[in-house]
Amino acid sequence: MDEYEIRKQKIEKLKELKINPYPYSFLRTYTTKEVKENFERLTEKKEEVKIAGRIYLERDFGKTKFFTICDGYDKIQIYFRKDILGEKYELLDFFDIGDYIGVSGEVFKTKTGEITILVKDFVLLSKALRPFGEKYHGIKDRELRYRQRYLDLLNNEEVKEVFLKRSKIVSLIREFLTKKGFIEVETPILQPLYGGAFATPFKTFYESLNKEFYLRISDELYLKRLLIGNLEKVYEIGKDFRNEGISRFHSPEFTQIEIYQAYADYYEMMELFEELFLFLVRNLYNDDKFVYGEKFYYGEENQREIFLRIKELKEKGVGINKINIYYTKDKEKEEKEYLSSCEELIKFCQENNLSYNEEKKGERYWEIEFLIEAKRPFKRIKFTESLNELLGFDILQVSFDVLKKKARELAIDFKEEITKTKLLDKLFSSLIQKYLIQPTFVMDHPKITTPLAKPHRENPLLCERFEVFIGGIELGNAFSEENDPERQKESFLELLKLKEDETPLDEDFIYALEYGMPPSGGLGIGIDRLVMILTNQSSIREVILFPQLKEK
RNA sequence: GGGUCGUUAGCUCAGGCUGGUAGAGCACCUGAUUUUUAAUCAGGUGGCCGCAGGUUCGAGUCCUGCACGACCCA
Repeated sequence: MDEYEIRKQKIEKLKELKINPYPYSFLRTYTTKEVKENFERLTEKKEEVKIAGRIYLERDFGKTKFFTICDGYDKIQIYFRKDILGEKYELLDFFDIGDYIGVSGEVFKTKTGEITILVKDFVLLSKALRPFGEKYHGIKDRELRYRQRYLDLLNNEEVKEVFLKRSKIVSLIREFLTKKGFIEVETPILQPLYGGAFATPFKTFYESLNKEFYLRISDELYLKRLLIGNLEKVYEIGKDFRNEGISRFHSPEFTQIEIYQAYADYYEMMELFEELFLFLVRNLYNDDKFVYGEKFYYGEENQREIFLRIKELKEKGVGINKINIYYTKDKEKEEKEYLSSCEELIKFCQENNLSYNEEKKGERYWEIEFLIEAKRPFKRIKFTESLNELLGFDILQVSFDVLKKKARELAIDFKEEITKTKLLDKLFSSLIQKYLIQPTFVMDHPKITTPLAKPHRENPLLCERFEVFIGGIELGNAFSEENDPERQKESFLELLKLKEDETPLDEDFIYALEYGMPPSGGLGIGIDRLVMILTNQSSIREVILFPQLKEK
C-alpha cells in the first residue's frame, strides 16, 4: 500500500473518531516568527501561545515527539509529551509530514538552545494526502518546480525569497511613482487593433462584439490617449502578450510598466529611470551596489564558453568582481571530471589575476560575478556612433547591401529576408549589448527603427530614444514621444510600405493625436527582467510563478 | 527551427563507456527510544529504468524515432 492510501485510511479513522480532518479555522495568537521575536516576554509571563503551520519534520522518541512546523513566515520546533497530553498523545499517530496543525502551549528553550513550544493542546487543521518533497535536497527537477510551483515554494527557501523580492520591487515602484505624483491607470488588454511595438499578437474572438480581438502587445497607444486627456503623469503595470519565441529572456506573457509624463523629453525619462533604479537598489540592498552574475552550467560546451567570455570581457575593460565555482558535494566527493575542469578554471583565474571563490551549492555551475553600481549618472552611449565605430562606416549612409555584407564578414547569422531594422538590432546585440554590464543608456537610434519617437532635434535621421541595459540585458525603452499627428501617420505608413513592420494603422489613435498631445516622455520597463537582475536569476522562468510549459 | 545534455522508487541520485537477477540516501511501514533537530538503532515495503520500435539468446545499458525539460544558437 502506498503512502497516499495510508494517509487516506488515516482520514477514515479520524472520521470514525469524530475528528474533522478539514476544520474551518484556527485562531492563532502569534506567527512562528513573532514567537521567536518575542521569546523573552513570552517566557517571562509564561503566556500560552497559539500557532499554526505545516509539519516539516518529525522526530519520535516513543513517549515524546518533536515536530518542526512552518508557517508563511518562519519555522519553529514544537514538543509533545505523553505525560502532558495523556490519551490525546496517541492521535499524533495520524499526523504526517505536510499536514497543517494548530497548537497551543508554552514557549521555552531546549538544552541545545532552540526556541520550542511545549504543546498543551493541538488540533489537526488540514490533512495532506501526498508528501511534499525531501527534507534535505528539496526538489530540484526544473520541470517539477515550474509545473508544481507550490512544491518549489515549500521546499526551496531561495525560491520563496525571489518571489517575495519580486513583490517588494513592484510595490516599491508604486511607492516611488506615487511620491512623484504619478497615477496608476488600467487600459484595455483586449484590443480591436494592436500597436505600440513590433510584435506578433495573440488573437482572440470577442463574442458579444462579433469581432476578432488582440491581446495587447503594449499599453502605449492607450496611455497616450490619457496624455491627450490632460492626465499628465500616468503609469500602468500589467501583462503584455507577444506571440513569439520563448527563451531565457523572453516570456510571451510578460509584465511591463509603462510610464508617461507630460512636458518631459527623453532626458528627463533617463533621470527618472536612474532615480527609480537607485531607489530600488537602496531599498533592497541597503547599498548602492549589488551582485549579479552570468552563469555557466556544467556541460562541455558551457565549460569552454566561460574562458572566451572572460577574455572578451577583459578586452573590453568590463570589470569582473570574481569567479564563483559551485560544487554539489564536498569538494573531495565531487565528480572527478567536473573537479578537473574546475582546476583548469582556477588555474586560468590565477593566470589572469582574477579572484575566485569555491562553494558548495545545490548545482554545479560557474559564475562570472559583477558588482553592479547604481551610481548616477549612468553611462550614456549613442547607438549609431558606437556601431559606426566598430563597423568602420556610417550606418545611416551606407546601403542595406553593404550592411548585410559587413554583417556576414562578422559571422553574424541572419536570414536573407531580414529587415534593416532587425539587422541593425542584431549587429548591436552581438557587438555591443553583451558588454553593457554596468547600467548604460543607449541613445539616438536611427529614426526608421522607431516610428513612435520624435525625430532627433539635431539630426532628423535619428530619433530621441534610449534603451537601458544592465547586466547585458535590455531592461527598458523610452522616447520623446511623437505628438505631430501628420508625421506620426507618415512614419507608420512608411514602415508598412517598406514592409519593416505589419502593425495595422491605428486611425483612431492618429485622430486622437489631432486633438493635441503635450510634448511628453514615455518609458517602458520589463518587470520580469528587472527582477532577474535584482535577484541574480539567469532565466525569466525563475521570476515568473507559473511559466507556461508544454502539456505533457 | 538546429545543436548539446538530461528523463531510473514519492524526492535526491548511482548504475550506462564494457549488455547477464534493479541500487543507495531520504520519505513510507513494523519495533526500540522522555531534550531531538538532516535524531539514532534494528527489520521491511516500494520500479512499465520517459514512450514506441530495432539489434541481440538476453537491453536500464547499444541503435532509430517521438514526447517533455535544460542550455546554446536561429
